[in-house]
Amino acid sequence: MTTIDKALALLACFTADQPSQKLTDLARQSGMNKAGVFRYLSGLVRAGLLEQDAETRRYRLGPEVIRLAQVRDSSIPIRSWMRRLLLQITEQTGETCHAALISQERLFTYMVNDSPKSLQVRISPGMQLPFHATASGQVFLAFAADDFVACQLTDNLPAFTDGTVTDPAVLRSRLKHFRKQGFSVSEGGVDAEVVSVATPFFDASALPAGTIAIQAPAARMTDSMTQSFGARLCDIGVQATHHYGGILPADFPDNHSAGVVIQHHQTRA
Amino acid sequence: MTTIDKALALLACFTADQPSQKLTDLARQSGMNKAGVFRYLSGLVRAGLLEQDAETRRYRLGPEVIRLAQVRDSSIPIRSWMRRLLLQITEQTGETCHAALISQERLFTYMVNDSPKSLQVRISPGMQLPFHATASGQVFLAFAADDFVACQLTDNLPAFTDGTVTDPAVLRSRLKHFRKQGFSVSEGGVDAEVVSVATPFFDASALPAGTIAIQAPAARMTDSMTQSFGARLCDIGVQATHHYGGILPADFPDNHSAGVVIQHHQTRA
DNA sequence: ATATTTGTTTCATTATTTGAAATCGTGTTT
DNA sequence: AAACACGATTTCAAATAATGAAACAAATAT
Repeated sequence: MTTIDKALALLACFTADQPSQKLTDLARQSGMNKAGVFRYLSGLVRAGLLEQDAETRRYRLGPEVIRLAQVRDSSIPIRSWMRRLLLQITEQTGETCHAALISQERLFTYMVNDSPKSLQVRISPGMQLPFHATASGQVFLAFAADDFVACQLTDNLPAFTDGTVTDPAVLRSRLKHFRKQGFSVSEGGVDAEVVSVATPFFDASALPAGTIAIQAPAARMTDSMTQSFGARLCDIGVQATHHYGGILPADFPDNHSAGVVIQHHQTRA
Repeated sequence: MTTIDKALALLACFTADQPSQKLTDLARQSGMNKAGVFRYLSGLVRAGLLEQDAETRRYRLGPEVIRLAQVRDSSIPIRSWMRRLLLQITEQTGETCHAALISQERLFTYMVNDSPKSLQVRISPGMQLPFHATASGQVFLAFAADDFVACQLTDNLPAFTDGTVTDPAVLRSRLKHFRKQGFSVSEGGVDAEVVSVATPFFDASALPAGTIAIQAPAARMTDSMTQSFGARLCDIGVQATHHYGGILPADFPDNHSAGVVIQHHQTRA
């Protein structure tokens, strides 16, 4: 492990749940020497990736991460088309939806579009989504590489509610089903009384790059609605894949948007 | 210079103008050995801060910078209130406006709100703003620390148009004026036929953290309009400073928003 | 006032970085 | 088809920076 790896590993400690951290905690979390962590943090501060609160001495992410995100978005402008797709979903369904992206083997919410309804599901951007307990995470795994799935579906998965499925065998059989239908449905995985429907979008290797999901109160959802939402999401996922410059896996169900697909066959012929 | 500094220095090479880079170019730009740059880049890729295009082998910023930006925004949510302020400006003035932030001694556009008018000034987020040639940069310098100004106002400043002021002495006298009135006005500094008005907002040390600016075609601007825009911007800058958790420098003109200031005196008494 | 925790610095030892040159891989020219 | 050119990787002994226990300083709790 190089010095750079050790220094940058500290960045992964900053999450939506823990946006600012003390030196001592970072040293403990990372299992590294306090003096070394201090030197690494100093370097990250010099680069602007972190900044240190003058009075509390706590570290938090710095302004340079904002600049970098802007630059990334100027070359790979996910933000603009994703916003459009999410608006479209909420318009069609009336429910809260969000997009999540994968980074460093972690799935995190990237953008949220709230339902106009008064009873709505609240999500905030930047949160990490557990693979086993969310519709997004599950549909991601359904299309992910086998070894990645193996790393995620370990024994001793945490349960967030009584309804959280933690048995790897049960989860694997669900993934198979989700892959076949192109979207996942999950009820009460993290929050009870919440139903989620999710579909992935893909990168240039036909591996999932992120997910798009709808979340609604269980009270107003029916089976036929989840199926209809899923079909719509698949359409959106296909569009997102194209915008992203990715390709669909061969077995991704395309029957939802027959018109579009026919057009593609024609242009290819 | 530590290994970490050298590795992270490479991140600064990624700008809105050059969002993706070749190894060789990065080695030349940074003045470092090609082998070392390769090792640094590999580390940055492992951390997800960069990713390498599979076919062109070029490096670009990775998904982790997006996650980090989300996390930063979840603890210091500039995005939401800045959007509201910019919408307010365009509503009041009908012109394009933007916010810029400082990072690593560079000022970059953070958020843009386009004018609804058909003839509008176009700016894109993530661009670096030269200090000497933009209204934002100038008003930033007007309130910045002396040694910072000294570093920026060197001889041989580049001219972008015939109207770009490059004489440090002339610029310094303008900064003095801008500081007194709380906002800057610049015409044709980067693009001819464009008038900009800008004001800073401040951090907890009363140093400028960024700027808010209006940009309009010179054709439809008058002196009284720029003055009125400047006064409005100062109000907005004061609000931004409060949202940011910063404090105003003692000499920041507060006559524009007398009501608000009186209220503050009352609450403090 | 004293103890305790947390952040920062020191310094001899040790492991990592370093960079010139060789190699690999790909695309282009003769 | 062979030679060439170009940029990306890998190698390896020499050089240098990282390491971490312990000391220190500063702030906080008792």
